[in-house]
Amino acid sequence: MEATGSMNSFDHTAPFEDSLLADLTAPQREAVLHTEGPLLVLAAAGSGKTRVITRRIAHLVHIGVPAWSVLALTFTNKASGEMRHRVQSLLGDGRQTRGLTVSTFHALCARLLRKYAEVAALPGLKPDFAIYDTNDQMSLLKRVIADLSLSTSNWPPRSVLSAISNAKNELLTAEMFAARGTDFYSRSIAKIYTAYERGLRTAGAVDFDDLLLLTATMLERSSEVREDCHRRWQYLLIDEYQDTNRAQFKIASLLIGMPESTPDDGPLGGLTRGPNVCVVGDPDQAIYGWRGADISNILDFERNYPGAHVVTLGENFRSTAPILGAADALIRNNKRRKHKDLFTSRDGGDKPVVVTTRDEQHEAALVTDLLRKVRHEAQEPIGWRDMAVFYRTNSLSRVMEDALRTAGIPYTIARGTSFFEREEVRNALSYLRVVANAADDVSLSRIVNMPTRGIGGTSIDHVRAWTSERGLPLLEGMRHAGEVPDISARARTSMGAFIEMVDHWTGAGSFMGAKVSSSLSELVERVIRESGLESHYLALSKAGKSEADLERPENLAELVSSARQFENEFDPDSDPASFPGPEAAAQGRLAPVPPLLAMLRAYLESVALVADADAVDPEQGSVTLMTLHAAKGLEFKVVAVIGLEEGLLPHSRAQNSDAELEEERRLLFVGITRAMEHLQISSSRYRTIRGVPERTISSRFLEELPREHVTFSEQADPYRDSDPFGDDFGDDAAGAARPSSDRRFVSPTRSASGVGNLATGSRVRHPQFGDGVVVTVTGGMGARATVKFASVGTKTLVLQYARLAVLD
DNA sequence: TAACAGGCAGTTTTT
DNA sequence: CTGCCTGTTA
Repeated sequence: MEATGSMNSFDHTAPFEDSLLADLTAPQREAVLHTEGPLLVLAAAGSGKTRVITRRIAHLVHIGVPAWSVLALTFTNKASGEMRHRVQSLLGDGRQTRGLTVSTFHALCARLLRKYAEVAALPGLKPDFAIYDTNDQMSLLKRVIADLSLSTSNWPPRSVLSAISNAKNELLTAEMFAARGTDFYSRSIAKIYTAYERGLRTAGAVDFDDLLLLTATMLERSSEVREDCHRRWQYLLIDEYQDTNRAQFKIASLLIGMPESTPDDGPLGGLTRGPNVCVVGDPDQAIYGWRGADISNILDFERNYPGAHVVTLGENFRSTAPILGAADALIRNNKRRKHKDLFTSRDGGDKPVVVTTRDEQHEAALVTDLLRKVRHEAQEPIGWRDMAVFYRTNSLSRVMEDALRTAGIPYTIARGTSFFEREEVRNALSYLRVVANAADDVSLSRIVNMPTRGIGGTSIDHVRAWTSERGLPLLEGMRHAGEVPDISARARTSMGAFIEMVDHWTGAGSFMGAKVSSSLSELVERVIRESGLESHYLALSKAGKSEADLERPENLAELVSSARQFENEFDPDSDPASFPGPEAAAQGRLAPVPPLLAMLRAYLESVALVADADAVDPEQGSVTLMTLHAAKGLEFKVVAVIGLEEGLLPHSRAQNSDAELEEERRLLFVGITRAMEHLQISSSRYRTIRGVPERTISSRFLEELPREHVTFSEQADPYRDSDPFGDDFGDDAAGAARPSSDRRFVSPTRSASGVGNLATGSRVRHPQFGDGVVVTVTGGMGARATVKFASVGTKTLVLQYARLAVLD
């Protein structure tokens, strides 16, 4: 109503426009109507963000902006799917949305790279690259580390991978990384990084991070590509901007035509108004810093885009006042943020409750009590589907599951093992990847002896030695098994049979001829059957050892039908590589590809870029259990957050810096703001961690919740609370950054070798490592301590064996 | 080559 | 208490 002031830049008052704006608040409207120049929308939790974004796109199209010149980027397929869907339903499914690009960052990058790889001449990158996921990355990395004769215990693939990933997110190529590191550690990482890159390229593959890094590089180097993109996209919109990393920032800058800029240059050149870039996000919900997301991108938006308009959406349409009050009070403890006044018109409502329980069983019981109570007592009955339990780590789900099961409450766990991650599905896909790309050594290694066919590790090692000398793919080596030395006759025969099988599928690489499958689904089916996977998993499921085994044959069948579905919906015209825009450069430069192979590649790409097939939507009547990370973007009438203890939330691995600590706080903030009506937060006095019951310290975040909005309830037995018997409970789960007044001691009866009073913060001396400070202690049998030594860094020691002397 | 036992480490995970 | 990796044995 009052928003007319900001509406005067144009004078559309058609009925359609009215309906686009009618039910919006003034700030929401402002965000929708600000179309030209940079715009930052700070969208608080539950403030109607998606609505604003979709209306804004619809509005752009309505005032005459061609849909094909609008590019909307999201992080998840779910978000892009929803956005596309909602825009379409606003505009009708007609021509209006033709060419509108709504995509994830990664999918966009994949399409740009495929289209322009040859134009931009990126070294070693072929347009038909495969996309490696974390699993593939790990396999490759292990190989690389072994090839460099480094040990995987000194160089754990997981941490090396995260170092490489961080580097890529920061736009550091292997060469740059090598150039800047001088110490032993980073020089070694650089070596591994370089070899890893070489491995990827020779396998004709890129990893997820490469999609971003290579796209940024390509856009930077090739003015041709850049200009193509500029001609195509005039309006850029980025969702969840607080989660962008440096590479994504760079890509956005280059796409939108910030002249020759890098993030460091700050202000852009002589543009009068600045680019039409709209970013939407909430710094208070930035929870992916550990994955390279850089909260500075959103905090510094106004500095990077001078003249940016800022709209704050602070009104919350989700939660009751006390819940919002608790969330607000908590998040105010963060320093690095942009404050937003959070408010709601939903007055009244129950206060959130903070309970302290005896142990995790007790905690779980109180959660089930809450769920049952709320279900029956509410004036409007609340269904199980409107309830959720959140926790910091997946390991906390187990006790909760037990309690729900015994209470007879239906639940579903939203967890990572999605369809395409299952072992049997991954194996089938690896076969298909070998079919699509004979150079894919990682996929080949995975399945060459799966099911076992007498081609063991040593034989493969011999072939690998032979091929790496000649720069050939592994599969080529197997083809020439006769020339490879030291291979047993049996293995040689098996390899011959394997090659014959693959050639059968690919028509010896031609993908044509009578013996080749006529359709994708037929190919998938054949591969599963003829590879022996089908009978292998059938036998396994007959044996009926585990629950998972029973499902595997079904999952393989499911894969076939997913291929069939893809095939039916596949529309070559909407192929990512074709632009409906006004340009046609670079089109038709690629060599013609057999249709089946093209289809297979498109299918494999879609599979690689779609992580969770079983999306996290609250299903038919069951309570949802999930991590706090997974909860982002969802809402439930009833929410319980469990495990509010030092070491758990904030997590013990996230207490090294204020930045990490603030992210932990945001995690709780996200959890709280999911709740619409009822919220219970709990901590437990004792918790069994890895089989050892441990005394806990309640989370510092609980003290930050305001008494006026929150009810505190002590449910732990008072007499057990004081723990006068010196029961054999070990030390706390946490400790690290806790003030020294909160030190907890390992009980003397449990500690070995005379380190009875070892506490976090103690200074100790080790016969070999010298002096150090105790960072964490775990009690019980085989008690361990993490000690930070001045000379050799942090080590975890088993107290029984490490002859530690306490210094003070 | 393949099955098995023992040792060791152990957040979160949009693509 | 788990799951994963390594090294051993049949």
